[in-house]
Amino acid sequence: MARRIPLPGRRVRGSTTGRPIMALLDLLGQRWTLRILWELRDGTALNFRQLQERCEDISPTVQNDRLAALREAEIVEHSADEGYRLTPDGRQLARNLNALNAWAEGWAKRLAK
Amino acid sequence: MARRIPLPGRRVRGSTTGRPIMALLDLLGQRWTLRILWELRDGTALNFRQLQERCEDISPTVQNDRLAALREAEIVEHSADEGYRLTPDGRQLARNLNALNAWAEGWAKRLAK
DNA sequence: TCCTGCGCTACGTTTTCCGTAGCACTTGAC
DNA sequence: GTCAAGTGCTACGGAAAACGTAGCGCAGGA
Repeated sequence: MARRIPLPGRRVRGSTTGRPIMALLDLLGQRWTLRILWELRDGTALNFRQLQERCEDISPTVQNDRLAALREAEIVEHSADEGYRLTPDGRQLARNLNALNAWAEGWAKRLAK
Repeated sequence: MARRIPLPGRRVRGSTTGRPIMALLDLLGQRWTLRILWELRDGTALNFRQLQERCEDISPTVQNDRLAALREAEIVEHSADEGYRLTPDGRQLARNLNALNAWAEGWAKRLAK
């Protein structure tokens, strides 16, 4: 099943201190987590299968694990009628992804040369 | 051995389009990549073993894989006498980690309640 | 009752990651 | 020379994470 969810204050992979940033890096460093945040970044709600489509070939097992972790971390919330969406906290976090996107565009240009 | 390195323009996990952000999310979503960037974020150089210590319990196999990918992506560079450090591009990217750190502090406080 | 769509789970296989040991090389002291 | 210490890095067997496919259980509507 899902592994131990990295949350601040807990012992996480690579750090015994429980420092929040370590928990966050551990959480984001799991495959698909960043991608899920990316797909939800603008605050719109997607149901399980819509999200699955957006992520092209994520397996439902992993998707469910990640969603459980993100809900536990209060980054994503779920409502029966609307689906999954970012919490206000989550939206704040996801703003950083736009910065990453901008960076990635420049990165691609530089590497292409 | 090391898997296919995610770079812009390539087909990466979860995206056939080669969009730069997808390559970046794939790269950063590998375990330890974010942590390595975190440890190098201020621009100082660390040699292989120093970096290994900072990352507490990373295995050298994975560390080497990640460093190879980051060098390929021109995010990290290596000099024989100084060790591993961020490129100017890499430093730009790593700025986002400081934002993440700030977010994580607030996150921890909110979750603690 | 049957169909559709929902969130999600089962389970066998593949990929990734890990832990430990230690190699090959260079530098510097003796 | 040769020894020790430090460098980057690799080998390899085992453990954990991720995958792919199928489909369950439930709810709502026709």
